[in-house]
Amino acid sequence: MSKGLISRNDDYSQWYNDLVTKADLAEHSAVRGCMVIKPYGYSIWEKMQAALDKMFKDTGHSNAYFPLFIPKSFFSKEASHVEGFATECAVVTHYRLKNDGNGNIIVDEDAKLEEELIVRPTSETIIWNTYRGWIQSYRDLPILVNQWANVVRWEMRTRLFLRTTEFLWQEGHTAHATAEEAIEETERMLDVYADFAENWMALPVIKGRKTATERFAGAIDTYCIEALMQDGKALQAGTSHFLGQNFAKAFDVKFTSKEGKLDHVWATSWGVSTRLMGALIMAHSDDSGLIIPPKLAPIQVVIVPIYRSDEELAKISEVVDSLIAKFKARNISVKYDNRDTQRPGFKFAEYELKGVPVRLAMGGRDIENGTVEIVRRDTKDKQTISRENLDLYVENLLEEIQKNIYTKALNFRQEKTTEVNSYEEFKEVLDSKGGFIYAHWDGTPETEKRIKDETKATIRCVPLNNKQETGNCILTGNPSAQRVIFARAY
RNA sequence: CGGGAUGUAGCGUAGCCCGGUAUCGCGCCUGGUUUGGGACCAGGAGGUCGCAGGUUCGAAUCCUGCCAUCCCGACCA
Repeated sequence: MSKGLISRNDDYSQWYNDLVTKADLAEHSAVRGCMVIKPYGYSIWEKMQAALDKMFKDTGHSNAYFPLFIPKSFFSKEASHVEGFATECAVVTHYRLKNDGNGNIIVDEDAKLEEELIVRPTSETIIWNTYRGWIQSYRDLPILVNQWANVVRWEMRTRLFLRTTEFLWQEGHTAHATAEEAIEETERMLDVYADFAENWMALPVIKGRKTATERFAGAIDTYCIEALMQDGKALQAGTSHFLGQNFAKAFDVKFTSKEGKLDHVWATSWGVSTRLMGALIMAHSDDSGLIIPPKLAPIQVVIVPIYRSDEELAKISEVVDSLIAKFKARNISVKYDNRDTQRPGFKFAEYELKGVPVRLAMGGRDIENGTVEIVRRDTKDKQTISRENLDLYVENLLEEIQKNIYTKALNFRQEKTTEVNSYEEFKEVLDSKGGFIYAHWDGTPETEKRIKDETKATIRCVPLNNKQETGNCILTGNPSAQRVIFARAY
């Protein structure tokens, strides 16, 4: 492993790729477009999962699991759904291999499946086919189910965490008796995502609705949270869909209401994926490495001993052991790195690369003086402080770091948010500054497409509770009732 | 799938034009000295030169085909 990272300013894209691999989060696998999530990276994902899972359960949802394979015919039942996913499906056509006699393993053509199976790109179809059997009466509703799973989308170009062929995610699929209730659920889960992004990932997001063109295949309405990365590009961090009765109709899922009326069920689906890892990395990290918000850091505090002899190490370890006990009592995850195979400077650099929020260093001087050197990763501030009440101090510091990372990201987003009133200005800002651009749009897909073709900027969302303000579309000059957010996006 | 590039030790590379079995750095192993910001010295191990053919006395090098990866497009609920 070579030292250091390329600077974000020199090559943001390479900085990101190097960071992911050097910080031991993930690496490319032998399979095109698929990554290996390494233990350190996976432990961050596990922290995300745990927090989200609790939030889902607190809002009344239960986990279940549906098959990886979906019969091809299921896909064609919802017209826009199949259209949206058809071009990126992995298809299982055979179920057996054989030896061709020359020592080569080949597909056994005799073992062709009667009906091909699609490796799920998302599970609406298999789930709604299942729900048909679960729902007869309004008494069976709502169904509030979440699934943690892997999905496969055969994308042409992939990037670690941001877009991989196979990725991990959760997908919630709920069934309701009324449209109002389903919309309420859609919005509730969007709020959960926004809450998670802001309070756990320290990532400020904008809640909004997608335009018709950007909508999920099969949805009536797609809500999203949009975040801004340090290179000025937007990243969709989560989506929540109001599916109306589309899937209920496609899979013939009906229920009898209290009034004895037969009606199709109303649906939602919502998901976040390992893409959040990409968002986390890109939003906060710097040229020295990752900056992980304390709430998601697998290791919150690392302690590095500095010693000249075994006797000195023994003395330091004794003090450290009592510190560790105090940290653990406060639920602070702490690692004591007493490896004698690496020198302190190496360890400092390594934990900076890995984004550990707080680093303590303790040497002979500290033992004598009752002090410790403490460095926070977000600002790199270094000071020597008393060990008196260190656990409390660190607990408060972790909270402060969490807040500071959020504030920094929020300030960045504000700096990178611009209102423009002409197409010229729009293009100028897009190229010079990037970020979120609030502009008037005439509401037509044609205008949206032309802007996208000409500038690569897309409408990220129409913000919820958007300020209503009459104006003229930056491209066509046609009247507009509100500004929407444009950005170049991942 | 179009345009461009690249495949040499775990990683990054030199050599290729002008054929003679491979260079350097990091990492790894051993010993010693070190340890408050990525240590130093000495010794050592590690290579189907992407794969398959061809030309040749001889191929990392030349030729043909294939495969893979990266960048730019197209694609991306």
